[in-house]
This record gives sequence, C-alpha cells and structure tokens, in this order.
Amino acid sequence: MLKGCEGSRPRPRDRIVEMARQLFRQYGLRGIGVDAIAEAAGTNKMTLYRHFASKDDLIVTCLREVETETDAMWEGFEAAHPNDPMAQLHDWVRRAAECAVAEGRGCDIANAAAELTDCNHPAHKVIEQFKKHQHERLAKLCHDAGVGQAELLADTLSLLIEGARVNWQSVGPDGPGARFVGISEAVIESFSKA
Amino acid sequence: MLKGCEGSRPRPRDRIVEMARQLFRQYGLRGIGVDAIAEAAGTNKMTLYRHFASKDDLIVTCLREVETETDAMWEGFEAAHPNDPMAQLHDWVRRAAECAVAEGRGCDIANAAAELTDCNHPAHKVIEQFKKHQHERLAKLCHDAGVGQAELLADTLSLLIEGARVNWQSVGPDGPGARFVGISEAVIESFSKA
DNA sequence: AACATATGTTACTGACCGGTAACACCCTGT
DNA sequence: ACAGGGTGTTACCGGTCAGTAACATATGTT
Repeated sequence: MLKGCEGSRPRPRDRIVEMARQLFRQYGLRGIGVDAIAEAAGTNKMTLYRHFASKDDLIVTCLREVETETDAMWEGFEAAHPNDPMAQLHDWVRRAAECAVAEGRGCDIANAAAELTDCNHPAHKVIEQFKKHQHERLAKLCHDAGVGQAELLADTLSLLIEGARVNWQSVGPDGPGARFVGISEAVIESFSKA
Repeated sequence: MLKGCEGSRPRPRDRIVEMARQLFRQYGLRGIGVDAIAEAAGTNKMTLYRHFASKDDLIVTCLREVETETDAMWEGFEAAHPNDPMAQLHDWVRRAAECAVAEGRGCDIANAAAELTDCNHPAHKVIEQFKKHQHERLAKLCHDAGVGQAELLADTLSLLIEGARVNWQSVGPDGPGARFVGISEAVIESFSKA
C-alpha cells in the first residue's frame, strides 16, 4: 500500500539501479562487481538477480536510464525558451559542458562503448540509438535556429562535445575540453554569420 | 649474433608488445589476459613476466609505443611539406581521420583513459603527457600557418578529432565521426578567412 | 489465520586471472 | 667442452567474479 509513498525508502530495484549507475561511472563496467553493487544498494546479490537477468541486463537498464534523463533535459530547453531555438542551442552548450565535467568521468554512454568491445553486446543497440537520437535533435535545433549549413554545424557540435568529454577524462581541466563552451559559441557565431 | 638480423623471427619481447597492442585494442585492457597475450605471441606467460614486471608495466610499454609511432607520423608531415605548415595541417587532418577509423576502435590512448578508472595508475602519466604534447604540436602548427586565433583553432581541432574517434566507436560510419575531414577543413577555412 | 510475494542470508560452483616456483631445454660465445 | 643467459613447460597459489540453490524471514492481502 505504501509502495509509491513519498519519503519511504525506495524499493531495492531502484536503489540497485541508482547505485549501479554511480559505481559503473566511478569504477567502469568491468571494474565493479554485482556483489559490491548490491551491498552498496543496501541489499544483496540474490535480490539483484531477481530483478535483473544478468549483469549485462543491469548495464542495459542503467544506460536506458541515462537516455530518459537526457530526454528530460532536452524538454527543459524547449520549456525554458519556447520558440527560441538559438537560445535553446546556447542552453544545450552550457548544460552539455556541465554534464561532461560531472564527476570527471565523461559520458557514461561513450565510456560504455569504449569498454564493451564485443559489438554483439546488447548495450550496443542502446548506445547507437542514443547517439543517433542525440544528433538528430541537435540537427533539428540548428536547422530551426536558421543557421546556414545546419547539418554541418550539428556534426561539428556533436564531435566537439564528444571530444570535450573524452579529453577532460584524459587531461582534466587544463586541456581544450575545459574550453568547450567558448569553442562552441565561437563556432555557432561563425556559422550564424555565414 | 643474429639478434638484429632482418628476416629472422623477432624476439619474444617484441612479439609480446606487438600482440599485446593488437589484443588490447581489440578486447580492451581488462578484456584480455596475460596468458592469452603470451600464447598469441607464440610464447608463454613466464617469458612475458621476465620482460615485464606486471601487466600494468606491459600496458605502459604499449602506450609508450603508440607515442613513438605518433612522433614518427608528425615528423612525416614536416618532411612531406617543409616550410608549408598549412599543407602539414591538412595532412594531419587526413592522417588523423585514417587512424581514428583504424580497426574501428578509436584512439588507444583515449580508450585506456576510459578503462583505467584509477587516477593513480602509472599509465595515466603517459596518457596526460601524450595528449598535452599532441595539443602543443597542433597549436604550433596552427600558429605557424598564420591563421587568426591559432590557439582557438588548435583547441577546436583537438576536440574534433577526439570526438570523431569516440563517435566512430559508438555509431560507426553513419555518424558525424565519419565526416571529420570535411568538418575540419570547413573549420580551418573559416579560421583562415577571419 | 492463511496465503502469496518480495526480500534477506549463507553457502556454494566453476571459471578466469595475475603472478610465482621449479626445472628442463637450447643456443651462443669462449 | 663448458658455462650462462634466454627460453619453454608445468604446476600451483590466492583472489575475484558471475551466477545459483536452499532456506529463512518479513510484509501485505484476503
């Protein structure tokens, strides 16, 4: 009866996913074991395996959750600046930069792609779909903002944000990844003039 | 006496490093074991441990070798277009794109950074040094080429190539990573006009 | 009270992996 | 012929990890 009640402790499944996301991010997918995840979530391995068929299944679930959070972020841009795609684009730049720096470990999705070397891993479909969706939204925004060569700008910004994330991970705050916002705004401006 | 003789089989140490680089790239640093590496190199684990203090030591050696090959590539640009930094820059774009696509697994150095979540890992020094050195060379080239805002262009190109590598790994030939050459040349041109 | 469902506990298996020990082998230079 | 260094072979240790079995406990529903 109190299953969804506010203030009560979340159910094991949700606690597992939350902790798994944090620990996967911190230690890598192969760097943390299911036992440690379950313990950190205040439960145990058996309960974990009652909710997830395998560790890979848990990984896929975590990546899907990243996806839905990203969806929510995009809806936020539209809500904050309705009918002002250029302002939405600048919002995206700022928020993307914040996410890239978060906990110094770059993009969960890209990290997963780097770690899951087997192309047949079920997570690969999620990764590919996420990246394509992300790029489509960005392209639509660039187009709506009325810049010349919207597709080219979207490609450029896609690579810049991906590069910023991975660069930050390698060299930290002294590298070009830390200057992503300035770089992106310069690029957007140069496309707007053209 | 025949130690360095052409045509003879390379020594175990060299075979190990060569195979290790290939297998690390293919399966990830944590995805392949020292036993498998030794066997693939036509030798055994004991001999491997006579040449390398640990698996981490082997990893560092492999990353250093990537570094020296990259150094050679840069010397090639200078040799091919002496006193023509702009031509060298375009050569860099082309060659960097080729490397990014090689075997579809992006940049060994960036992948290592993604997988080695422990910041105290000895390989992290190599990674950081490599990226900084890479960026310095690019900045010098941009400056010598006489473009306006050389630093900004170098930052932009750094992020673009890193982004292209990781994007290719996630979405393959359909994504913006595959259009890196066109994107970069458009950026260079827009900086040259400014 | 009785039942069903979700969860906790403990113990276990089988596999893999990093690293080491001991010993035999082969080639080379003297 | 001899010695010594590099190499091959086998076996082993200790640890970790994904996944499962069996049983006990709690909680909510009827």
